[in-house]
Amino acid sequence: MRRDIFQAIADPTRRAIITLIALQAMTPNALAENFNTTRQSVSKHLRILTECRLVKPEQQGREIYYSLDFEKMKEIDIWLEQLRQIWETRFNQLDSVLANLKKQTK
Amino acid sequence: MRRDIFQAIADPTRRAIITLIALQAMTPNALAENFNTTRQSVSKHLRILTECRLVKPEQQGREIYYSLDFEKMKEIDIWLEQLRQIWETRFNQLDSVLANLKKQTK
DNA sequence: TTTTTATGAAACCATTCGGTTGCAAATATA
DNA sequence: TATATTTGCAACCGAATGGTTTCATAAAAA
Repeated sequence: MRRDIFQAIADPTRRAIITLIALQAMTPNALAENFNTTRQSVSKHLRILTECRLVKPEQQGREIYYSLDFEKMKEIDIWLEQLRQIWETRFNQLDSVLANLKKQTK
Repeated sequence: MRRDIFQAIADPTRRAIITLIALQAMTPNALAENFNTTRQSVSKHLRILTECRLVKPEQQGREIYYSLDFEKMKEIDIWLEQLRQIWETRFNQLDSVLANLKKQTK
């Protein structure tokens, strides 16, 4: 069972859940009212989001409020930034690759 | 067939392909040599990446070089930025929500 | 106490996904 | 021309995914 942040945000309903609870913590029932799906379906999405630590449950009586852990979202930023650096320095790196090839074929 | 950028980057092999061709355009065969999978499997991943415009094929003789369209990656940035703004202003927005509730219950 | 409400979990189902195998088309090479 | 190479595509398969239905548990309300 792969359970990483990239797989978590692949589903449009889960992205919508993330957007909603970014504004304020919400219960599964309250969330479900915003989508054309059942509470159980939302509950399953919340489980996936919780398992990869994007979301944090907090029990209050018989209700459970789910809130976003925005720090976790930064893992996506990190991957993008890493890629951006490769992209921006690719000509230099290509130069060194070509230089190595030249040396080897001598 | 959902084919958006979020679904595209959900698969770890596709993320690795993106990282490799960020450095330089590559053929399916050359890419496949870097993974423990077949050329056909890489080919299917490339098709998915091409369909959501993350990757651009360029025919050269009988070879096809795939390159990254980094501009497309910025769609992820846009979503993250939008979310960041919601996150950072959530207390203000919560205030206005609560103000509205107060007005309605008067 | 009895009933209602909020929730998670398990079982099931149709669809999608990632991978492999086999084949056909197009280009390069002998 | 005959052969080898590079590639995409279709068919198939097992596993994962998203959704629904049903049930059990715990807390609040009547």
